[in-house]
Amino acid sequence: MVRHYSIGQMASAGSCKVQTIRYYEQIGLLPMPARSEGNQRIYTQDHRDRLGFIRHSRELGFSLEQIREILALNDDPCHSCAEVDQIARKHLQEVESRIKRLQSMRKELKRMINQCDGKQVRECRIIQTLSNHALCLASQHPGL
Amino acid sequence: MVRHYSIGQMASAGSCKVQTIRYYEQIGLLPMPARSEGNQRIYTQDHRDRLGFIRHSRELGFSLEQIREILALNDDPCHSCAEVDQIARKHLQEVESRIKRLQSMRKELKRMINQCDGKQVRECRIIQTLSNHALCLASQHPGL
DNA sequence: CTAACACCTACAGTGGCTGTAGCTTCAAGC
DNA sequence: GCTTGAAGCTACAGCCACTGTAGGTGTTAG
Repeated sequence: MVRHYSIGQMASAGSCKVQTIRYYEQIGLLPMPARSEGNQRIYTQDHRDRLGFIRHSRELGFSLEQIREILALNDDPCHSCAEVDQIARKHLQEVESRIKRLQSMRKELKRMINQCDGKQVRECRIIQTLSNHALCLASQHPGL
Repeated sequence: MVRHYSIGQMASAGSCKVQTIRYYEQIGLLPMPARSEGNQRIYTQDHRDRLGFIRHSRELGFSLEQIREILALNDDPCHSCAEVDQIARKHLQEVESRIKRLQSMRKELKRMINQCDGKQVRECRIIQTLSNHALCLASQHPGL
Protein backbone atom coordinates (compact mmCIF):
# COMPACT_ATOMS: atom_id res chain seq x y z
CA MET A 1 0.00 0.00 0.00
CA VAL A 2 1.31 3.35 -1.02
CA ARG A 3 1.18 6.30 1.34
CA HIS A 4 0.27 9.69 -0.07
CA TYR A 5 0.83 13.16 1.32
CA SER A 6 -0.68 16.54 0.74
CA ILE A 7 1.61 19.54 0.41
CA GLY A 8 0.62 20.60 3.93
CA GLN A 9 1.67 17.23 5.34
CA MET A 10 4.95 17.48 3.43
CA ALA A 11 5.53 20.92 4.89
CA SER A 12 5.05 19.80 8.47
CA ALA A 13 7.17 16.68 7.89
CA GLY A 14 9.96 18.79 6.40
CA SER A 15 9.55 21.65 8.90
CA CYS A 16 9.17 24.20 6.16
CA LYS A 17 6.41 26.22 4.60
CA VAL A 18 4.12 25.12 1.83
CA GLN A 19 5.56 27.85 -0.39
CA THR A 20 9.05 26.48 0.14
CA ILE A 21 8.00 23.13 -1.28
CA ARG A 22 6.42 24.78 -4.31
CA TYR A 23 9.61 26.78 -4.69
CA TYR A 24 11.76 23.63 -4.65
CA GLU A 25 9.53 22.18 -7.34
CA GLN A 26 9.77 25.34 -9.39
CA ILE A 27 13.57 25.30 -9.39
CA GLY A 28 13.60 21.58 -10.19
CA LEU A 29 14.89 20.30 -6.88
CA LEU A 30 11.75 18.32 -6.10
CA PRO A 31 10.17 16.39 -8.98
CA MET A 32 6.65 17.39 -9.97
CA PRO A 33 4.19 15.16 -8.17
CA ALA A 34 0.95 13.73 -9.53
CA ARG A 35 -2.16 15.84 -9.22
CA SER A 36 -5.59 15.00 -7.89
CA GLU A 37 -8.76 15.58 -9.90
CA GLY A 38 -9.03 18.95 -8.21
CA ASN A 39 -5.44 19.81 -9.30
CA GLN A 40 -3.86 19.37 -5.88
CA ARG A 41 -0.37 17.92 -5.49
CA ILE A 42 -0.14 14.30 -4.33
CA TYR A 43 3.24 13.28 -2.94
CA THR A 44 4.69 9.81 -2.37
CA GLN A 45 7.19 8.53 0.18
CA ASP A 46 9.97 9.21 -2.35
CA HIS A 47 9.06 12.87 -2.43
CA ARG A 48 8.99 12.93 1.35
CA ASP A 49 12.44 11.38 1.61
CA ARG A 50 13.86 13.77 -0.94
CA LEU A 51 12.43 16.76 0.89
CA GLY A 52 13.90 15.39 4.13
CA PHE A 53 17.28 15.17 2.42
CA ILE A 54 17.05 18.73 1.18
CA ARG A 55 15.92 20.15 4.50
CA HIS A 56 18.59 18.32 6.46
CA SER A 57 21.26 19.48 4.04
CA ARG A 58 19.98 23.05 4.36
CA GLU A 59 20.18 22.78 8.15
CA LEU A 60 23.82 21.84 7.69
CA GLY A 61 24.27 24.94 5.56
CA PHE A 62 24.62 23.44 2.08
CA SER A 63 23.43 25.68 -0.72
CA LEU A 64 20.61 24.55 -2.98
CA GLU A 65 23.14 24.20 -5.80
CA GLN A 66 25.34 21.92 -3.70
CA ILE A 67 22.29 19.89 -2.75
CA ARG A 68 21.32 19.64 -6.41
CA GLU A 69 24.77 18.25 -7.22
CA ILE A 70 24.72 15.74 -4.39
CA LEU A 71 21.25 14.57 -5.36
CA ALA A 72 22.43 14.08 -8.95
CA LEU A 73 25.41 12.02 -7.77
CA ASN A 74 23.13 10.06 -5.51
CA ASP A 75 21.12 8.92 -8.53
CA ASP A 76 24.06 6.82 -9.70
CA PRO A 77 24.69 4.48 -6.77
CA CYS A 78 27.85 2.98 -8.26
CA HIS A 79 29.50 6.33 -8.73
CA SER A 80 32.51 7.00 -6.51
CA CYS A 81 31.53 9.15 -3.59
CA ALA A 82 34.73 11.18 -3.86
CA GLU A 83 32.80 14.06 -5.39
CA VAL A 84 30.27 14.07 -2.59
CA ASP A 85 33.16 14.11 -0.17
CA GLN A 86 34.67 16.99 -2.11
CA ILE A 87 31.52 19.08 -1.88
CA ALA A 88 31.19 18.40 1.83
CA ARG A 89 34.82 19.28 2.50
CA LYS A 90 34.53 22.49 0.58
CA HIS A 91 31.43 23.38 2.52
CA LEU A 92 33.21 22.60 5.78
CA GLN A 93 35.96 25.04 4.79
CA GLU A 94 33.36 27.68 4.04
CA VAL A 95 31.77 27.14 7.44
CA GLU A 96 35.13 27.39 9.14
CA SER A 97 35.99 30.64 7.45
CA ARG A 98 32.60 32.08 8.34
CA ILE A 99 33.24 31.11 11.96
CA LYS A 100 36.59 32.89 11.86
CA ARG A 101 35.05 36.05 10.45
CA LEU A 102 32.31 36.04 13.04
CA GLN A 103 34.77 35.42 15.86
CA SER A 104 36.81 38.39 14.81
CA MET A 105 33.63 40.49 14.66
CA ARG A 106 32.67 39.26 18.12
CA LYS A 107 36.03 40.20 19.57
CA GLU A 108 35.88 43.70 18.16
CA LEU A 109 32.25 44.21 19.17
CA LYS A 110 32.96 43.14 22.74
CA ARG A 111 35.92 45.46 23.00
CA MET A 112 33.90 48.33 21.61
CA ILE A 113 30.98 47.74 23.97
CA ASN A 114 33.19 47.41 27.02
CA GLN A 115 34.79 50.78 26.33
CA CYS A 116 31.44 52.53 26.20
CA ASP A 117 30.53 54.32 29.40
CA GLY A 118 26.91 54.93 28.43
CA LYS A 119 27.06 58.71 28.58
CA GLN A 120 26.70 60.96 25.58
CA VAL A 121 26.87 60.19 21.92
CA ARG A 122 29.49 62.94 21.65
CA GLU A 123 32.03 60.83 23.46
CA CYS A 124 30.63 57.40 22.62
CA ARG A 125 33.44 54.94 22.07
CA ILE A 126 31.25 52.74 19.94
CA ILE A 127 30.63 55.51 17.46
CA GLN A 128 34.27 56.54 17.60
CA THR A 129 35.40 53.02 16.84
CA LEU A 130 32.96 52.70 13.98
CA SER A 131 34.11 56.05 12.61
CA ASN A 132 37.72 55.23 12.81
CA HIS A 133 38.93 51.91 11.62
CA ALA A 134 42.30 52.60 13.20
CA LEU A 135 40.79 52.24 16.66
CA CYS A 136 40.28 48.58 15.95
CA LEU A 137 42.68 46.04 17.35
CA ALA A 138 42.76 44.13 14.12
CA SER A 139 44.21 46.48 11.56
CA GLN A 140 42.03 44.83 8.98
CA HIS A 141 38.97 42.66 9.19
CA PRO A 142 38.47 39.58 7.15
CA GLY A 143 36.42 40.59 4.10
CA LEU A 144 32.64 40.72 4.26
CA MET B 1 41.05 74.44 1.10
CA VAL B 2 38.36 71.83 0.62
CA ARG B 3 39.23 68.44 -0.74
CA HIS B 4 36.90 66.90 -3.30
CA TYR B 5 36.52 63.33 -4.39
CA SER B 6 35.07 61.57 -7.41
CA ILE B 7 32.89 58.54 -6.89
CA GLY B 8 35.79 56.35 -8.01
CA GLN B 9 38.07 57.83 -5.37
CA MET B 10 35.33 57.32 -2.77
CA ALA B 11 35.01 53.71 -3.83
CA SER B 12 38.70 52.97 -3.44
CA ALA B 13 38.83 54.83 -0.12
CA GLY B 14 35.85 52.86 1.17
CA SER B 15 36.95 49.55 -0.40
CA CYS B 16 33.66 49.11 -2.17
CA LYS B 17 32.31 49.39 -5.68
CA VAL B 18 31.10 52.56 -7.34
CA GLN B 19 27.62 51.02 -7.58
CA THR B 20 27.56 50.42 -3.85
CA ILE B 21 28.02 54.14 -3.22
CA ARG B 22 25.24 55.02 -5.63
CA TYR B 23 23.11 52.41 -3.86
CA TYR B 24 23.79 53.96 -0.44
CA GLU B 25 22.73 57.30 -1.86
CA GLN B 26 19.60 55.81 -3.36
CA ILE B 27 18.46 54.33 -0.03
CA GLY B 28 19.28 57.58 1.75
CA LEU B 29 22.28 56.40 3.73
CA LEU B 30 24.69 58.76 2.03
CA PRO B 31 23.49 62.33 1.38
CA MET B 32 23.29 63.44 -2.23
CA PRO B 33 26.51 65.20 -3.16
CA ALA B 34 26.91 68.25 -5.37
CA ARG B 35 27.26 67.68 -9.10
CA SER B 36 29.79 68.99 -11.56
CA GLU B 37 28.80 70.77 -14.76
CA GLY B 38 28.96 67.42 -16.48
CA ASN B 39 26.55 65.95 -13.89
CA GLN B 40 29.19 63.94 -12.04
CA ARG B 41 29.06 63.52 -8.27
CA ILE B 42 31.47 65.63 -6.21
CA TYR B 43 32.07 64.41 -2.68
CA THR B 44 33.52 66.23 0.33
CA GLN B 45 35.49 64.97 3.33
CA ASP B 46 32.19 64.61 5.23
CA HIS B 47 30.91 62.18 2.65
CA ARG B 48 34.14 60.30 2.83
CA ASP B 49 33.96 60.00 6.60
CA ARG B 50 30.38 58.88 6.48
CA LEU B 51 31.17 56.22 3.91
CA GLY B 52 34.05 55.09 6.10
CA PHE B 53 31.66 54.76 9.01
CA ILE B 54 29.21 52.73 6.97
CA ARG B 55 31.83 50.42 5.54
CA HIS B 56 33.48 49.79 8.87
CA SER B 57 30.11 49.05 10.46
CA ARG B 58 29.33 46.65 7.62
CA GLU B 59 32.64 44.89 8.18
CA LEU B 60 31.54 44.39 11.77
CA GLY B 61 28.32 42.88 10.48
CA PHE B 62 25.82 45.64 11.27
CA SER B 63 22.83 45.78 8.93
CA LEU B 64 22.19 48.89 6.88
CA GLU B 65 19.12 49.58 9.05
CA GLN B 66 21.21 49.42 12.22
CA ILE B 67 23.76 51.71 10.65
CA ARG B 68 21.01 54.11 9.67
CA GLU B 69 19.83 54.22 13.30
CA ILE B 70 23.29 54.77 14.69
CA LEU B 71 23.96 57.54 12.18
CA ALA B 72 20.71 59.24 13.19
CA LEU B 73 21.67 59.04 16.89
CA ASN B 74 25.09 60.35 16.00
CA ASP B 75 23.54 63.51 14.62
CA ASP B 76 22.48 64.54 18.12
CA PRO B 77 25.79 64.64 20.03
CA CYS B 78 24.13 65.30 23.42
CA HIS B 79 21.91 62.27 23.13
CA SER B 80 22.65 59.45 25.59
CA CYS B 81 24.60 56.73 23.90
CA ALA B 82 22.59 54.03 25.66
CA GLU B 83 20.67 53.33 22.47
CA VAL B 84 23.85 52.94 20.46
CA ASP B 85 25.07 50.56 23.13
CA GLN B 86 21.77 48.69 22.88
CA ILE B 87 22.08 48.22 19.14
CA ALA B 88 25.66 47.04 19.45
CA ARG B 89 24.79 44.57 22.21
CA LYS B 90 21.91 43.16 20.24
CA HIS B 91 24.17 42.74 17.26
CA LEU B 92 26.78 41.01 19.42
CA GLN B 93 24.13 38.53 20.54
CA GLU B 94 23.19 37.89 16.92
CA VAL B 95 26.83 37.26 16.06
CA GLU B 96 27.20 34.89 18.97
CA SER B 97 24.18 32.87 18.02
CA ARG B 98 25.40 32.66 14.43
CA ILE B 99 28.73 31.38 15.72
CA LYS B 100 26.95 28.71 17.76
CA ARG B 101 24.93 27.57 14.78
CA LEU B 102 28.00 27.38 12.57
CA GLN B 103 29.96 25.49 15.21
CA SER B 104 27.25 22.90 15.43
CA MET B 105 27.24 22.62 11.64
CA ARG B 106 31.01 22.23 11.67
CA LYS B 107 30.90 19.45 14.20
CA GLU B 108 28.32 17.50 12.25
CA LEU B 109 30.09 18.07 8.92
CA LYS B 110 33.39 16.85 10.32
CA ARG B 111 31.80 13.74 11.76
CA MET B 112 30.06 13.06 8.47
CA ILE B 113 33.22 13.50 6.41
CA ASN B 114 35.33 11.34 8.71
CA GLN B 115 32.93 8.45 8.36
CA CYS B 116 33.13 8.51 4.59
CA ASP B 117 35.47 5.90 3.13
CA GLY B 118 35.45 7.37 -0.36
CA LYS B 119 34.08 4.32 -2.11
CA GLN B 120 30.69 4.20 -3.75
CA VAL B 121 27.78 6.55 -3.49
CA ARG B 122 25.65 3.52 -2.65
CA GLU B 123 27.27 3.23 0.76
CA CYS B 124 28.35 6.84 1.21
CA ARG B 125 28.00 7.88 4.82
CA ILE B 126 27.67 11.52 3.87
CA ILE B 127 24.61 10.84 1.77
CA GLN B 128 23.23 8.51 4.42
CA THR B 129 23.63 11.14 7.08
CA LEU B 130 22.00 13.79 4.94
CA SER B 131 19.15 11.41 4.16
CA ASN B 132 18.57 10.47 7.72
CA HIS B 133 18.50 13.13 10.32
CA ALA B 134 18.58 10.46 13.02
CA LEU B 135 22.21 9.65 12.12
CA CYS B 136 23.18 13.03 13.47
CA LEU B 137 24.66 13.34 16.91
CA ALA B 138 22.63 16.40 17.69
CA SER B 139 19.03 15.25 17.64
CA GLN B 140 18.10 18.66 16.36
CA HIS B 141 20.05 21.45 14.77
CA PRO B 142 19.67 25.04 15.74
CA GLY B 143 17.23 26.57 13.26
CA LEU B 144 18.39 27.90 9.92
C1' DC C 1 41.93 64.76 -32.09
C1' DT C 2 41.35 60.40 -30.62
C1' DA C 3 41.46 56.57 -27.59
C1' DA C 4 40.75 54.87 -23.24
C1' DC C 5 38.66 55.26 -19.24
C1' DA C 6 35.46 57.08 -15.68
C1' DC C 7 31.03 58.38 -15.05
C1' DC C 8 25.84 58.60 -15.85
C1' DT C 9 20.80 56.39 -15.56
C1' DA C 10 17.78 52.67 -15.40
C1' DC C 11 16.88 48.23 -14.67
C1' DA C 12 17.50 43.08 -13.99
C1' DG C 13 19.54 39.39 -11.25
C1' DT C 14 21.54 37.00 -7.02
C1' DG C 15 19.86 33.23 -2.96
C1' DG C 16 16.39 31.25 -0.50
C1' DC C 17 12.73 31.93 0.58
C1' DT C 18 8.21 34.69 2.33
C1' DG C 19 4.01 37.21 1.72
C1' DT C 20 -0.10 38.65 -0.77
C1' DA C 21 -4.25 38.72 -3.82
C1' DG C 22 -7.78 36.44 -5.66
C1' DC C 23 -9.32 32.46 -6.78
C1' DT C 24 -10.89 26.92 -6.26
C1' DT C 25 -11.21 22.59 -3.74
C1' DC C 26 -11.90 19.77 0.13
C1' DA C 27 -13.60 17.92 4.65
C1' DA C 28 -16.52 18.25 8.64
C1' DG C 29 -20.66 19.38 10.85
C1' DC C 30 -25.64 20.29 10.57
C1' DG D 1 -27.45 18.51 0.52
C1' DC D 2 -25.54 22.78 2.27
C1' DT D 3 -22.53 25.73 4.51
C1' DT D 4 -18.35 27.18 6.35
C1' DG D 5 -13.62 27.41 7.13
C1' DA D 6 -9.28 25.51 6.21
C1' DA D 7 -6.20 24.21 2.81
C1' DG D 8 -4.89 24.33 -1.82
C1' DC D 9 -4.07 26.72 -6.41
C1' DT D 10 -1.45 30.38 -9.62
C1' DA D 11 1.02 34.43 -10.33
C1' DC D 12 3.60 37.83 -8.79
C1' DA D 13 6.03 41.25 -5.56
C1' DG D 14 9.31 41.88 -1.80
C1' DC D 15 13.31 40.93 1.34
C1' DC D 16 18.82 42.14 1.93
C1' DA D 17 22.89 44.17 0.24
C1' DC D 18 24.62 44.51 -3.28
C1' DT D 19 26.35 43.30 -8.39
C1' DG D 20 26.06 43.34 -13.27
C1' DT D 21 24.57 45.07 -17.75
C1' DA D 22 23.21 48.11 -21.60
C1' DG D 23 23.67 52.13 -23.72
C1' DG D 24 24.86 56.50 -23.34
C1' DT D 25 28.01 61.00 -21.78
C1' DG D 26 32.16 63.31 -19.70
C1' DT D 27 37.09 63.69 -18.93
C1' DT D 28 41.86 63.31 -19.69
C1' DA D 29 46.51 61.77 -21.57
C1' DG D 30 49.15 61.44 -25.49
